[in-house]
Amino acid sequence: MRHAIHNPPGEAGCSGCEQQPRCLAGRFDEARREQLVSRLRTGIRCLPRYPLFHAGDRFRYLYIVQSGSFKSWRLERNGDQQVLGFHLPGDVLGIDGIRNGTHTSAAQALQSSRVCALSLARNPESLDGLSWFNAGLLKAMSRASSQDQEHLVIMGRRQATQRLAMFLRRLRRQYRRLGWPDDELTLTMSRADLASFLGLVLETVSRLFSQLHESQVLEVRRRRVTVLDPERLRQLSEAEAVSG
Amino acid sequence: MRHAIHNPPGEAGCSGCEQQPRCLAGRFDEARREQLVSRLRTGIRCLPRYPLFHAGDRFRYLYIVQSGSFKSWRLERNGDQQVLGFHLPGDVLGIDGIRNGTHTSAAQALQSSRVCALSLARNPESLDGLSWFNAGLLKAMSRASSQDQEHLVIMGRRQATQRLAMFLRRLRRQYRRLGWPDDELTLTMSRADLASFLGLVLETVSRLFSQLHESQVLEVRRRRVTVLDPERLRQLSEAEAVSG
DNA sequence: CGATTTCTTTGACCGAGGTCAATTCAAGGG
DNA sequence: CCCTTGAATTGACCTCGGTCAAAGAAATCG
Repeated sequence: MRHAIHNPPGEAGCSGCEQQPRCLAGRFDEARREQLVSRLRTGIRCLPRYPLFHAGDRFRYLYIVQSGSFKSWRLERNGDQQVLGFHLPGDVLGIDGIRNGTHTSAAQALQSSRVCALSLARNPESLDGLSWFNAGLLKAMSRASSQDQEHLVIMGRRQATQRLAMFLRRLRRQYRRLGWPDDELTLTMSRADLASFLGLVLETVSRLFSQLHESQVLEVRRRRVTVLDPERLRQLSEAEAVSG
Repeated sequence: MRHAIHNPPGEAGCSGCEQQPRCLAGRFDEARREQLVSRLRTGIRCLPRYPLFHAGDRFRYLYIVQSGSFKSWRLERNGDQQVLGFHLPGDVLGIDGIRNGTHTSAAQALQSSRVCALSLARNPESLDGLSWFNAGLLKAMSRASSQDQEHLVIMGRRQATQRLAMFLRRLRRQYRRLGWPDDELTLTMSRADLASFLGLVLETVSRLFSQLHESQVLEVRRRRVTVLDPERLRQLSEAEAVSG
C-alpha cells in the first residue's frame, strides 16, 4: 500500500549516511551524536506522496531529509494550495511547528525518500548540554530562512521567464552542492506544483518550458530538463526587473 | 544628524520595557535575564532610515525591535530592491546572518525606533547553560519563518486587491497583538515599499487604496488608513484564488 | 517663508500572462 | 494489452495590472 512508513531493517544510525557532511546532526563526532540517539530516528522511508505532517497537526518532530525530495505548502480557506518550498537532502522540515506546537504548513514526499525524525516536542530545554547541537539547529533554521527569502525575491519579480530562469539556476546550485549533475536536471515536482511555487499558472510554466526549448536554452522532455545554454539562462534570470 | 545611533541616557536594561511579555529575552525572570547582560545592549535609538545592517555585512548582532518599525530587503544585481518584511516590536531581525556569518539582507528603521542588540557572533556555543534562552530563540526564529510563509502566500495570490486586503488584515492582527488600535492603522512604510512587499508597482497600490476608499471599505488619508468595513475586507482577502 | 525634493494620486494605453477548452502523452491497473 | 486516469502541451481570447507621463500634496531645507 501507498503512503506507508516502513521502519528500516537494520540501519545503524548515522554511520554510513551520505548526508553526514551536510547534516545538522551529522557534522559532529560519533560520541556527540550518541547523545542525540534517544531523540533521533534515522532512515525512515517515505513512499511518494507520504505526508510528514499536515497543517494543524501537533508538532512532534523536526525532519531532516536524507534522500529524495519533498514539497511543503499551505492550504488556504478556499482550498487553494500555495507551495512554499521544495526540499532536498540536508534540508530541515517542520520548523514552523516549533513556535506554538502546531504545524501551520504541510509537507509530503515527492518521490521515494528517507528522512530522520528528531524529537523536539517535549521539553526542548532538555537540549541543555547539547549546545553544539543547538548551534547547528540555529544555523539550519537560518539557512531555511535564507531560502525563503530567495523564494520571495523570485515571487517579487514579475516576468515569468525570469522567475523560471531564477528557479532553474537555484536548483542547479542546490544540485551541485549535493554533488549531483547540474546539467541534466530531473524535476521531481509537477508543473502544477512548480507553477504554484512560482506564482504562475501551470499553462504558463508549460509554455515557458516550450519556449526555452524552442530557443535552444533547454532541452525539455517532460520532467527531464537539460541545460544547454547556462549563460543565456543567467541573462534571462538577471534581466532588468519590472520597475516595481 | 540623521542616521545616528544614540546610546540611551540611563535606561536600566529590561526593567520597565513594555515589550517584556513579547520579548525573546524578557519572558524570563530578572535573575535569568542578568545572565544575558554581557551580551545584551538595550534601548538603542534609531532615527528614521538608520540601517541596522546591510547585505554583505559581517554578522554581529541579532536585533529585537523594542519600539517603532523597520523594513528588511534584499538588493538584486540590477539595483532593484525586494522588500522582505516589515517588523514591529517583539520581532527579531538579522536571523539570516547566523548561517554563515554574513548578512544576506538589509534592515533599516522606518521611523524613530528602538532596538536591543544581542551579541551572538562569537562562540554561540557559549550559550550553554542558557538553554531557556535558546528555546526562546528557536521559537522566535520559528515565528519569523511563519511570517515569511504568510508573506509567500500573499505573493502567490495574483489578484492585487486580494493581496492588499490580506496585508491589511495581517497588519490589523499584528497591531491588535501589540495592544494598539486596529481600526485606525498608521502605515509606516511608503507606497513604494508596500508595493515591493506585495509584488506590485506603487501606482497599483495607490489606485487600490483609492478604490477601497471609493467603495467605503477604507478611509484613506495618505498613510492614515481607517478600516470602515472589516467584513468586506475579509471577503476581499478570501476571494476565490486565481485558479493557479 | 519660499524653494526644492519626495511622496502620492490619477489618467491613457497596452502587453504579459491568466482563462477556458481541447488534444496529446505517459503510466498504472485490471 | 487495452483502457482509464492524470500530467503536460497547445491554442484563442481577453483582462488585470504594468508603463509612461503629468500634476498635486507634504515634507524638508536653506
